[in-house]
Amino acid sequence: MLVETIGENPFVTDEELADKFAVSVQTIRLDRLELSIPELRERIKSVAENHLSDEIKALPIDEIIGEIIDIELDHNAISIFDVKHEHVFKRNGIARGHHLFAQANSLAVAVINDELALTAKAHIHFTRQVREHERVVAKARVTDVGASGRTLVEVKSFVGHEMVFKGQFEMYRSNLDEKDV
Amino acid sequence: MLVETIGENPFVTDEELADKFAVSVQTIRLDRLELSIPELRERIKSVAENHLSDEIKALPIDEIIGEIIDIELDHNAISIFDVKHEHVFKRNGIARGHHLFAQANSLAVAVINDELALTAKAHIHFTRQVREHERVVAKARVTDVGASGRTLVEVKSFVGHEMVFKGQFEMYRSNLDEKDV
DNA sequence: GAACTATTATGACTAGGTACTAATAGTAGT
DNA sequence: ACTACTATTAGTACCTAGTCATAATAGTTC
Repeated sequence: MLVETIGENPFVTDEELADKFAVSVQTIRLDRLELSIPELRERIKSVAENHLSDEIKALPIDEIIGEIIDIELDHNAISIFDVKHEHVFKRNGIARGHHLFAQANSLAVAVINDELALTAKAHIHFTRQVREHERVVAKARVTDVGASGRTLVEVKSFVGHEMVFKGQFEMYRSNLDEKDV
Repeated sequence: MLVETIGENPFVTDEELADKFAVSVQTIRLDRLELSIPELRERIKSVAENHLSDEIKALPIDEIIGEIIDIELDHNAISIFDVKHEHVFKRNGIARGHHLFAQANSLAVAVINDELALTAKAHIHFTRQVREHERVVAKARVTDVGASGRTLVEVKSFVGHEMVFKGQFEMYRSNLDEKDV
């Protein structure tokens, strides 16, 4: 009951809990100790800390969105991305497009064997909605390593066997033509 | 300096501030009083409270990357996005494409006068690199409200007078054809 | 030299605790 | 009935990060 009550409202003090359960404050404290529930201030602090990291969650700091599980430079790469609560529209639980794009785009950047690859153009297509808790597997394939400093990458993303996203990425690569980067 | 420092890190104590500015703790307290800056615990609490009310203020405005400064539903919209350290490649300070895409994409979603708009397809073009500390102004224009449940939105993003991004977005809208959403 | 401000110090008090010790009540095992 | 054990309660000392009020000191301005 303590875990549940504090879970619902982390801002409740021991005194209020003692009142609610008609026991002494000391009992609440001993029970919190036993259940490893931190004190009010620590609870509030950790809520606040999670909040501050939200802005980072909006689009992560990592260079790559999703986790790369296989890569062969200049040929192909695969990454997985688990759609969580913070990635979806709150009203309907559908993943926001830019997260799928971010996964595909960062995979396209990663697959290119270059210190510095940048996206020049992209044609993308969201073929099916993705929902919270689904796992998106993105597969990137380099289709053309042009001599002009452009490389074409095709990315297809799947949930299970269903394609949810398809994109053609035209990438700059720096070591061939510095000026274009 | 106090306002700025605490703005950057609300978790800092008076003692740490006193250390930082080489003054006494009392001076920090008097200055906080004068500036109406609440004490550490109140600051943390209000951060945590905002966090918890997140789901309540799940209005579309929150789902947008960048800040909307003008909007006329079904016609046009403008948002600004300040490129910060966490948005750029560490090696060269160039903004990662998916942030520009996210700004444009969420603006395209916002400009549509519909409870639920989703991106179906997009053709995008990164026309110039964007660097840290630059301010990107995205301008969305609805070019065609199709009867088929599709709406076309053109987004152009600028840093100063220079276009840095251009995209054509084909959007679904739910209230016309629920099945397609 | 008086007036004023900024800074610092000091003491009393607060909320919401931790950590420890101790007393009491009730239950279970033998 | 006696012992062992647990749950609950109480009380004390202490902690952090403050508030509030008062007072002393130092430096500047009129």
